[in-house]
Amino acid sequence: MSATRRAAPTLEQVAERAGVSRSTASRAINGGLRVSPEAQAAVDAAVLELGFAPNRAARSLVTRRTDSIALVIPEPDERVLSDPFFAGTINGLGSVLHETDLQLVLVMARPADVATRTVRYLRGGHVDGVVVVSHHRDDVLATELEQAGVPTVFVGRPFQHGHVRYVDVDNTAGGRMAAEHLVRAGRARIGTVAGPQDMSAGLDRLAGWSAALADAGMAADAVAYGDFTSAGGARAASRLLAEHPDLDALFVASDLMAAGALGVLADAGRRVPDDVAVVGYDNLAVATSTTPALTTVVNPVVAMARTAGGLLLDLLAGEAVPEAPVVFAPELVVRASA
Amino acid sequence: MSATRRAAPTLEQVAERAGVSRSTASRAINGGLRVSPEAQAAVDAAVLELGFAPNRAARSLVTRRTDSIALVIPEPDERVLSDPFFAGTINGLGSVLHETDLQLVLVMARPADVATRTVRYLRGGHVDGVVVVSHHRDDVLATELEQAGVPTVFVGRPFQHGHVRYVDVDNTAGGRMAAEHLVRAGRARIGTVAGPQDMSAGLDRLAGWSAALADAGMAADAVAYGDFTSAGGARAASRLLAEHPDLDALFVASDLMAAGALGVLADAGRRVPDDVAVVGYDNLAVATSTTPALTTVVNPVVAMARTAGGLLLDLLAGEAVPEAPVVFAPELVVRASA
DNA sequence: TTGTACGCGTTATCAG
DNA sequence: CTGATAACGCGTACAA
Repeated sequence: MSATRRAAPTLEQVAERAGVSRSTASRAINGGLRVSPEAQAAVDAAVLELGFAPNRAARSLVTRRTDSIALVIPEPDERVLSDPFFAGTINGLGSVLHETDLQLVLVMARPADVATRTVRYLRGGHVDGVVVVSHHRDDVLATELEQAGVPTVFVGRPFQHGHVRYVDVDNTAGGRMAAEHLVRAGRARIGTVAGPQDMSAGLDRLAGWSAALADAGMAADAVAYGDFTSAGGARAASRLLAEHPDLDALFVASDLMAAGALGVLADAGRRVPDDVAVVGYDNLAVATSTTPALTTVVNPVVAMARTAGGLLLDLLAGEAVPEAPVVFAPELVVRASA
Repeated sequence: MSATRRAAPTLEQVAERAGVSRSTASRAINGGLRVSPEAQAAVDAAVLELGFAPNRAARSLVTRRTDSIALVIPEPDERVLSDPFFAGTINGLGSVLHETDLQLVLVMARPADVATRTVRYLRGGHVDGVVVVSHHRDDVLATELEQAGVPTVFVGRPFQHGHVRYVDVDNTAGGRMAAEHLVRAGRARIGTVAGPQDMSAGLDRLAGWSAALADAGMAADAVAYGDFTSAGGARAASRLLAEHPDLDALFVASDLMAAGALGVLADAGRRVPDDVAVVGYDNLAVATSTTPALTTVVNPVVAMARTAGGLLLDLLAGEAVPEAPVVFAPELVVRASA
């Protein structure tokens, strides 16, 4: 049967046991300022004996703080499952939170639920602040959270304008770097597997690629779209190869999609990089375990998440945080694939 | 500056706006039973206009439920970052929770913090239930949580005895399967990179390997220990090869460690599987992206997490949940490496 | 330094 | 079906 939850000890019981009043017990427990050594000792002992832990709900009610922050990932389960990008995000945020007493609440929301359930949750005062990652064009989070006055920091530039704080990497520059690397390598016909166009990362990487090709006087018409998953990348790559058999280079907007594309190329008998050079994006662990290892653009996921967490902490502490976005510079890592 | 959080609307305000009492408003919002259609409509309208969301802290205080459950991962950040095992766990649990109104609170704790900070948090009534994964021998969670009466389900057999509910896979059988596969393949000298011996998975896989070799009349003395990370696997593998140059097969207790081992073998000029056959463990995505792809034992991470979540929900619902552990059967997937 | 008294926002009880 | 009213556990002015 359901565990018989022995009622948790209350502050009242601690006070009684220590022979002091509730308020004294409370003061002794929080900070211990303005309380006599004897009282302090008595309370400490009582806390230990009873295994007392303050009830966070009751405390929240009066302090109006929850001591927890939410990481919102508006993606279906499958993606959160398979994409190491999110592991990096969770970790970066976690490393910042470790220094504090804040707890991390993970909110994975189906895109369809974001507008209703997730917003309701976040506006309910359940968390002191929010970090949003993997934001889509139609998500209402930016406007809703700003309107509700919930301190929020985005990882990745959101579409909505207004007073939105965010941390990002220059994806346009990243796309450009990838394309320029392929141009420099003497590739003649460069295609791309782009990311979702309802996400700024997808849009920007494509734009960068496109601009670089234009600068080089090359056609930027070989484009297929994936969804940042390995399977999606494979599908997009085969469409692309079917439509443009003359391709000798591919910029794929994420390592995971690139891994899928490599499989398709191998099945098609195209050697990488001899026949087709491939550049990925992200530089997550997967980039080194593919065959051949991926030349890729570094996406500083952990650093971005850590920075976002830091900004949020500043915000919560009431410090002045400039509204200007923090934008990291991308970097190219050359491995065997291009 | 810090966002000016406009005070969240309260039930009181909703009631006033709807022209009813707090109680009626409350009933209309929860379930809507025994409330007239007019009142219901008025309240609904007021809720919408004011953007009301019930204050969870206040609600928790009286209902004694928090509508959230914790996933505890007692590992340093680096591991949570790099090990897809946890992504699978989070996802499996998330998929179960999606059906409910429960939120997932992710508690990543340094092993050193578990006994103090984490226990304090979990005992504070902040969550209705707990799922613990990656439990170590010295962790006090099992006893502490049972003592506090917090409904808990472990993924992976904990060391503490008592009324501990857990979901696991038969790691001993898995280790045995891996070894037997190598024996059947005619390998003469089989070593192992074992996992941490303060975790039941590490212990059991080693025991299974050991037993199979004993059955085959072979020596089970070529053992090195890793920490379930890729780097740790590489280190252990090179130690092993140095001490036992005659090895022609390796059972590595996790795919991540196996990936590290493959690198070492390649650097040493040993061909896989021709010179040395390698069997991994987990069958996570990494197993298919190594060169060669890994023969491995399936660790049904997502299914285990999902099952654990289901058990916890039953527990929370007050249903009778047998104390017998749920144990999955392992399965061997043969790929190129052995 | 200590204790008394009040309020945080919600749900549950019970009389109408 | 509705509306007072009493908790829930804690923090904190305020008074002593």
